Amino acid sequence: MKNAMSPAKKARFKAILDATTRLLVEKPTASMSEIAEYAGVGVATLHRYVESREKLMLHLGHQAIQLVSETIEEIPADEENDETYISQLVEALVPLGDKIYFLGHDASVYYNKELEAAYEKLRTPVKQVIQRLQEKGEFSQAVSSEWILNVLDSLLFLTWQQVREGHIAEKSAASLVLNTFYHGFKASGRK
Amino acid sequence: MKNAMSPAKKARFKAILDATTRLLVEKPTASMSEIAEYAGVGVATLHRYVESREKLMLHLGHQAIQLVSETIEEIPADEENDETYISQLVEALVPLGDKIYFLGHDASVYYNKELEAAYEKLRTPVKQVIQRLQEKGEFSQAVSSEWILNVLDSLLFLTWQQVREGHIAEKSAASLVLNTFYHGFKASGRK
DNA sequence: ATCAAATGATAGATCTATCTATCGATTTTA
DNA sequence: TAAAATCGATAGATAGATCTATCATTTGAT
Repeated sequence: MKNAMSPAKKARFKAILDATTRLLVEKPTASMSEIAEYAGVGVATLHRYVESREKLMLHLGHQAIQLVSETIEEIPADEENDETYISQLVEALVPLGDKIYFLGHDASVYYNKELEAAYEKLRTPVKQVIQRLQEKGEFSQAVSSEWILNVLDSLLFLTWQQVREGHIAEKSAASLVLNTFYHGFKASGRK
Repeated sequence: MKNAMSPAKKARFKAILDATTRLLVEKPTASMSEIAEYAGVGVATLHRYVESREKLMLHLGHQAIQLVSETIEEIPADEENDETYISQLVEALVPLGDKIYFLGHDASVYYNKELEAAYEKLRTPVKQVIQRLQEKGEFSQAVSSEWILNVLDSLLFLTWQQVREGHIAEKSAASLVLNTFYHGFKASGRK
C-alpha cells in the first residue's frame, strides 16, 4: 500500500490497524490469519493492504509515533509553562497506552533503525523541559534528564498495564503517576 | 530430563540454561538451532536435555523464580529490619536482571499458571514489609502496597536494561533506584 | 583397555505461518 | 445500469522451525 489511497480505503486501512492493535495487546503472537479474522477481513485482503507482517508492525510503530508526536506538540513547551508541562503530558499520554505498547514491545518495531530514530526525536522536547526544570531547581539535579525521562516512560507503561488489567481506575491513573514521579514513596516529613 | 541426573549432567544442563539466558537477552527470537550452537551443543543433544522449546522457557522461568526466592529469603524480614530491607533487596536484585528478564518478557513463561502463582508467592514477603513500613509511617499510605511493589519492579527492570546498554554504571545502579523510589524527582524543600 | 553412556552431525518427518494466485461474488463509481 | 475495483474464500507454494531417528565417534568410569 505505498500508493495513494482513496478516502474510503484509507478509513478501512485505519480500521484494520486499530483492530490489529486491539488484538495484539491481548495476544502478541497472533498470526496474520487471526489478525484478518479479528479485523473482519480475509487474509488475502489483509495482504492487499500490507505486504508483510513486518510491514504491518512498522505501520503500527509509525502510527504510535505519530500519535504521541501530535499529543506532545499540543502541549506548550515554553519556559512559562514548564511547571505544568509534566502533568499535562502524563494526563494526555496515559490513554494512549495501547497504541504506544508496540514501540517498546514488538521485536520488529524495536529493532528498526528508522523508528528508533523517530522515537529518540520524540523524546527531545520532553527532555528539554526536564532539563529546564532541573536548572530552575524544581527537579533534582543529582540525576540525568535521561534517567528521569526513562523513569517517566516506565511509570506510564506500568500504569497503562495496570489500568488495562483493571487494577487501577483510569481516572486515578494520572495522579498516581505524577505523585510517584514527583515524590516517590517515602512519607513526607521524614528524613 | 525428568529423571535424576548425574552431577556432571546437571552441570552441563546448567551451562545450557545459562547460555540460553545470555543468548535470549540479546535475541529473544533465537531458534532452538541457534540456542544449541550458542551453547556449543548439537540440536539433538539440546533436545535430550529439554523436550521442547516451551519446556526450556519454563526451566528458565523456574530458574529465575528460584534465584530470586533464595535472594529474598536471605534478607531478614522481621520488624526491626524493615528500614534497611528495601535497600538490601535492591542491592541484591539489580545484578540478577538477566535471569529475571524472562519472568516478565517471554510469552510462554508469562502466561503459565504455575509460574504466575510462584511469582505472586515471591512477592508476598516483600509486600508485607512494604505494608509494615506504611503502617509505621515510613512509606506513604495514600497508595496501595501493590502499586509500590509494582513500581519497584519496574524500576529494577529499567535499571538493569540501562546497565546492560552501558548507560548506567553498575555500581551506581542501586542507589539510583533507591533514590528515585524514595523521593522521586521533585527537588526537596519544594512543595 | 574396555564398554556403556553420551555426543555431534545429518537427514528428514511434521507442523505452522507467511504470502500468492485464482475466481466468483459484491460493492463502488461513473 | 454497466464497467471497474474490491472483496472473501480457498487452495497451494514456500519457508522456517521444532522435534526425531540414526549412526559413527568421543568420553568417562571402572
